[in-house]
Amino acid sequence: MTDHKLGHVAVTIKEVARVAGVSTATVTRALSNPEVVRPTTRERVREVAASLGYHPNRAARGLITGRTGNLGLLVPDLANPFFPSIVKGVQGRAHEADHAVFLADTDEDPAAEAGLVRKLAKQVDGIVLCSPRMAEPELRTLAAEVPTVLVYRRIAGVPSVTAEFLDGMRQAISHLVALGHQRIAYVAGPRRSWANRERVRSLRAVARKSGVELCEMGNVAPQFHGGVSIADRVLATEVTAVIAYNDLVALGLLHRFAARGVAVPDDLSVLGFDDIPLAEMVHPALTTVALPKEEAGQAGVDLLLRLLDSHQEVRRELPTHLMVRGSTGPAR
Amino acid sequence: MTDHKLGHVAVTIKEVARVAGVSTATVTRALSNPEVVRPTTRERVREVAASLGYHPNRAARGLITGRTGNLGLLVPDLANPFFPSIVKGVQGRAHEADHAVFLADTDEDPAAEAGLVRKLAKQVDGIVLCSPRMAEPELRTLAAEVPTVLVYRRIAGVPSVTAEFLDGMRQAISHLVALGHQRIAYVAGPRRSWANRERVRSLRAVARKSGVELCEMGNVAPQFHGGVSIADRVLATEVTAVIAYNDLVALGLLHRFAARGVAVPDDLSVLGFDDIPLAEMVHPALTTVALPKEEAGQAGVDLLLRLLDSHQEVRRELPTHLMVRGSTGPAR
DNA sequence: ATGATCACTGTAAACCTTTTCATCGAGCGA
DNA sequence: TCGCTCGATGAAAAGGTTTACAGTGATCAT
Repeated sequence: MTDHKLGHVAVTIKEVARVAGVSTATVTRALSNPEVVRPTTRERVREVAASLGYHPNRAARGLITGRTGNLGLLVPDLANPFFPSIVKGVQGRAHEADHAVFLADTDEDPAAEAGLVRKLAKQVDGIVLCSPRMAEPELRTLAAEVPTVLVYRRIAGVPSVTAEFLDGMRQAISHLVALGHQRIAYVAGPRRSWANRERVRSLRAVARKSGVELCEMGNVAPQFHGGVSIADRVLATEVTAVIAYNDLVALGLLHRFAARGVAVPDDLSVLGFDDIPLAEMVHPALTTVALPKEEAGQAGVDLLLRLLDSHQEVRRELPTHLMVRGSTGPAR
Repeated sequence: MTDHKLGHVAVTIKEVARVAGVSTATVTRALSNPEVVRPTTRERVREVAASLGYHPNRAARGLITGRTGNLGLLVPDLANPFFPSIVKGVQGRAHEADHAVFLADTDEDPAAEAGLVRKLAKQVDGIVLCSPRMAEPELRTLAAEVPTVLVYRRIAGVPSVTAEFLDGMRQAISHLVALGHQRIAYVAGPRRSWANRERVRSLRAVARKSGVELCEMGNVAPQFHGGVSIADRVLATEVTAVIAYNDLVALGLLHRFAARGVAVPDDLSVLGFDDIPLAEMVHPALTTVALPKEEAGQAGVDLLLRLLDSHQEVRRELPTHLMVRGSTGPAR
């Protein structure tokens, strides 16, 4: 931007215009609206610009276009290993589209989210929002103020990226049924979480169809300690398999089961959701329903850019895949 | 920024000036240079600004001041659980200072880093750089072009935040020696990594002093699979304890040891570095040297802001702590 | 030959803020 | 009372880009 230590100043459009022997208007056109300028002129300008190392000043451009070239990305908790992959996806696609990404982390505090979004809003063209918990009306208000794409949340009238939970659940249950499991526990995540509601809904539907007996267990924090805290209650039931709200919870279960001397999968099968990197690092490795993460981030950016320049409101639903690993086995 | 769906336009400084009955110059002064305007005027202006919901347009401000109010943050791999905490620290402190954070992830590709930094540089006032691998001269060049603070890397003449590796290593070795270990393996990380070189250096110094026999083992990728891949070679040596380059590598070791039926810590003690969240999620939980992460991020921002407005080049070295968990025990 | 159309390019205004410089009146010492 | 200084404020320029509008010369149909 400014000269830091050396005395070299940024080259402006005027300089390019002077060297190329044209007006600044032609320079800007040659660079961002190439088809309206004569090929020979266009090339000359572009060469001069390149040789001088010219890059338009984003502040000046933003001042007049009203666009910043920046996107916002809000995630509830970067420490939750589910999110870094989403961030990477957003990053990558945004850079391809020559946009930079502002990242904000709400520390799992839905109350802080709206404020943060509004703060971010002033500096970005649009926002990719991962907000499993924020109340629906508030979300809707927000989406009306700032161009927004939801990731892993669906609301009527707001573009969104989600995954095929129902199909994922179907794969999970089929897998367990094939292994002979008939009584299955589900450890629920946060009550207000959209993802949890979705999972419960698909789980019930699938369970009913396949005739397995479902044992739903109280809501826990979507984290490792959530799983740890409910593990003993799971053991007190008569199930042969347990599906956790997500992988972190599943890992918490695994941890506590190991401490209690319960063999997985011999005594009990454990199945997670998300497929975070840790899932295959533990022993036994965790069988889990993989949700697209990087792809979801990319899709979020795609949808946002589309929303920005053609006001299209689209939704996308990405496929899920069951990853069979060591934590599930034949029913006892 | 612009009106999204409703037709409300952003309120400008002119509007505030008109309503408050002063010139725009006075408005800007009242808000960002309060001591030069008469108290009564100042308050009137501030009230009007607040009631109108005025916020200075950052692009316009940036155009004239040359500052963007943004910071850049570059990390090698967000999927490595060491970094999200750093990001959180940077985030938090930056927001307190009313700066937004551009995040970029280099996907562990040191070659891409310089380019990314330069790209980022145009949109930020300064950069917090986590670059364990980039060559020193290149890093120095970069730091001369853009105000930069290094995190977990130290180079003469560039502000940096690091941790007391030597002391951490001392704690680790004392712990192992107290448990009766005399032959200890070290699984090295990437050869070009500054952190690895630092660890080797301190390890050798401490080992010599305490008379333990050191068995250094080849360089592995600083990831889970790195640990997995070298585990068998560790078993082939006659050590009773192994220190891994970082927690991920340690977890890889643990994983493979479990598969081979080697009991940890009974047959072999394992010690990591970093203290990532996973360290206490596995069974047995990992004993590790905890490095400050969130604090490092905060310190990085502090140093950067100081560098920006008073050209002070400072370095800071944060304390480390040994976290004793289940993976270390008495020597066999 | 004339007017219309077209492709291309230039001029100047506009975006919003900060900052320099000038102005004005009040207070003060002489 | 005069001349100065000082505090408070306003007018206007500056920052770099984009874009609406105007202008140019060439081509084409009449």
